[in-house]
Amino acid sequence: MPKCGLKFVKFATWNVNSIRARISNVLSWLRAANPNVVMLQEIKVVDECFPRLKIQELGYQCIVHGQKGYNGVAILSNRGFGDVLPYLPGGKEEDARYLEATIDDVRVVNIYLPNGNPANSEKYIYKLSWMKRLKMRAKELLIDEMPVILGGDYNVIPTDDDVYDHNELQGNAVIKPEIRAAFREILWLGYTDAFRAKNPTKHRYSYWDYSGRAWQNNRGFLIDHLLLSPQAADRLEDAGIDTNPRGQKKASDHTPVWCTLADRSMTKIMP
DNA sequence: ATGCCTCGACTATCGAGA
Repeated sequence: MPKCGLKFVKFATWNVNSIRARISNVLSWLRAANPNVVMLQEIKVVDECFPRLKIQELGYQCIVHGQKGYNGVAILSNRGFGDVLPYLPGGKEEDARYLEATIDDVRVVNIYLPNGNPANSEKYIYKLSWMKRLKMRAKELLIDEMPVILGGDYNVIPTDDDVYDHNELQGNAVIKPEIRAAFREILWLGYTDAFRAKNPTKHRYSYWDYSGRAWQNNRGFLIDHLLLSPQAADRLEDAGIDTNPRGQKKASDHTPVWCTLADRSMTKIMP
């Protein structure tokens, strides 16, 4: 691995909506975008059936926390892994929605936050309690002042500027004030939304429904986020949304959100 | 109003997604 001479490390999050249905899309995007670390959600497959070999051929190692049929998360890295934690602490694990590992000196947290619809159901209660647990973990991760990147499909539209028409989604669990407040509670711990820090333009989306020609009409939401701890935010170089995969054949309904952080070697330079 | 598509589990429909 060429660790010397690499100025920036590129991180991305992508809900692929089945890794088996999406493998060719994922491989071509890895070749085109050349990320170093990728957080995948909704792989919808057990660990044993994750297509590791095809991904390894492109130089990535994989860690997988899968589940049959639904959910499931994985992290790809061309810089190795350490200290893998496959469960969100602080409660009973009901689905495969969480995977944490150290890559270089960065703690990478991959989440697939419960959708929570319909609101005022058990699923909604589950979403709220999951967010409370995530906040506790996010706070805990700040203690040792290591760079942390908390990425994934949050199923939260942070503001009315992050959706094509907030009125159409009134009452939806991705937009409810209580859910937005729970998301902000994590931000207020000291996390920075990487995309928002670098892109003031409103109405930029990471998800477009399959139905109703939502992609063609740009009726989308921004629900995939990369949150950076202060030590990670110090190293933020750029961030964006790569909309190309959403326009491909057999696309996922989500598209990758990415950011680049200064490599560890750059921060070692003393004045 | 939720399902205008898509997926996986199954083999004919159906739950889930957001």
